[in-house]
Amino acid sequence: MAIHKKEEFSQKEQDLAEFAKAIAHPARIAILKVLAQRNECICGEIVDILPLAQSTVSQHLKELKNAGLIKGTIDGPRTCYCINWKAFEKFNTEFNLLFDTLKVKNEKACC
Amino acid sequence: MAIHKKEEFSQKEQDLAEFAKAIAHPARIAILKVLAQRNECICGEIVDILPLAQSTVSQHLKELKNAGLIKGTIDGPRTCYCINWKAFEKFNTEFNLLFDTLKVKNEKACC
DNA sequence: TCACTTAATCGTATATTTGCGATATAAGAT
DNA sequence: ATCTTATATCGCAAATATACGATTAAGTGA
Repeated sequence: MAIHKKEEFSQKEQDLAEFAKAIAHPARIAILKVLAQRNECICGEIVDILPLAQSTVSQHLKELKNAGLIKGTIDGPRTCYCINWKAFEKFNTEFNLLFDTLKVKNEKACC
Repeated sequence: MAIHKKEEFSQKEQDLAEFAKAIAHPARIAILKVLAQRNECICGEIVDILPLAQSTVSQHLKELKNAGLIKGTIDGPRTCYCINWKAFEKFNTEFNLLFDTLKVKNEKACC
């Protein structure tokens, strides 16, 4: 691969791609669903629900946190996670914007 | 890694993750934008626009095609690509559904 | 037929992701 | 102080993704 070419694209394209990557794994989508459903913060419960080892779940949580989609605060011996609604809303909007942009020239398929 | 764990999640989660992966690279987002903008089918023009080698672009096109997001038809010595609006619309809907699902318990952040 | 053009595929190198067990860390309980 | 519980991190292995040059395949035109 030698060189990373990703930097040569626009910042918006990079950001959207980053976000897409964050949710590009069923485990991470499942985690988001659990967090949204329970509303309250959760921690090791996710490990019980998902078919993955504790260390693997921890890693997925870290990636979601790095993407800014979730927040984690330490609560005694455990960590309490929840969705970062502000960032989430932003990405939701950005995504719809991309979809809308793509749909400007509406459906005049050529082939 | 030994075993793939992705199969253990729901089909919907897998499908959404697949779609997210398809657009999880700035080059592929850029390709979709070009295809939408020109409306008409394009082929090697994408290679001229993107900062990538022909073989790399071809590979990205293949991935988008595998994800069902674009269609490619052979037109003489060249290949004509365009967005598969039907599949695209479906994924757009699915995505908004995911967002809505997550937002059911509205923004009652706990931490 | 023989070049030329266009695009797909192959082979290869490297980077990243995914997954797990083992180990560390840190707070609470005894 | 020590044990227990909950998480994070480390180290490793395997799988995927990214990127490119070289080659192949297939259509066009001379």
